[in-house]
Amino acid sequence: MQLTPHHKELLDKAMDRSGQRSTKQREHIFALLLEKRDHPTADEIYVRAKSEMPTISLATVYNCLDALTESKLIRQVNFEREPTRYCPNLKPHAHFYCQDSGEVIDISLSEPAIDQLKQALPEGFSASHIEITYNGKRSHSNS
Amino acid sequence: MQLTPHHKELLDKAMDRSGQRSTKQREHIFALLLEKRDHPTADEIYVRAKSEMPTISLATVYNCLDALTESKLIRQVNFEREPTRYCPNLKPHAHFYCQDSGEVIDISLSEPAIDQLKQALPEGFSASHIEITYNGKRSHSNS
DNA sequence: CCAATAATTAGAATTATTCCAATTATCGTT
DNA sequence: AACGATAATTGGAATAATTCTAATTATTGG
Repeated sequence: MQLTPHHKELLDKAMDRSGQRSTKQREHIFALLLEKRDHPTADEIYVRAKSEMPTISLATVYNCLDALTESKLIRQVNFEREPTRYCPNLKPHAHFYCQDSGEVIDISLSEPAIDQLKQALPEGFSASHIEITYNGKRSHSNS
Repeated sequence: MQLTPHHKELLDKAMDRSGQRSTKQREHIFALLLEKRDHPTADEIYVRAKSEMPTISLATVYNCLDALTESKLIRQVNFEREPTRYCPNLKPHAHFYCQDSGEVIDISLSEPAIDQLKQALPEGFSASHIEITYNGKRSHSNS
């Protein structure tokens, strides 16, 4: 697994901008997240990372995830009393947590919807980030 | 600290409805949450609870919070990699997390705003609950 | 290539939450 | 009011997620 030149440049620039270094561990973790976008936890990422990079440590996984988060290349996703998950989707979107399957699905959001939420804030509040999570079920309309 | 008759009845009915028992520990925790609505963590609630009920255990605090959550008298509030907080505000609302002070503020939401979010869900998804959290700062316009 | 500094590593430590088994309280029925 | 069934409480141990630490290694700019 390998970052495309485009993503490699994205990473390098983002790291540079946020005063951090681009390392092969960070590249690897970023590539993993882009490859399988299933909102894995740090531990799941650790397991995946080890298959190609057996000496990587869990502390490094956390460090890489923090670095990527800080440089805004990925987002953290939180559900009630569950380990944090990570998401490389940079478009404005919400998350749907399926109570049956446990899967997490990206829900793209329109600008108007986000604007309306921003306007719900009273005077004097300014939000740098809005996190939206749905909890519910999917109706699988299978026969 | 004491539940009003109204809230006592609310608690009893909610416990009954959800097949759980109304105990003095649950009353106490519920009263604490209603009294100081600052979104405390389980541990903070434990500390507060002990001053009036010194023998209460942390496990009971968790159990009470779970019971209250299940009966829909309170809500859990989660922020990135932070302990879960608890909120007795039953009106539809979001939470604003102030990055400077760490305080959590309820933001009331209009029906149209919530409807618009529900409509953002694709076919086949139905949400029982939508969680909205703002991260940002408050501008204190003091002279 | 060197020096400065940041990142990685492995493991220990901490924090939040859950589990467990024994005791106690609650509730519906007498 | 007492009884029995069952749920809740308790304290402590166990687990899970994340953070910290100190030594080693890698990256960057000069």
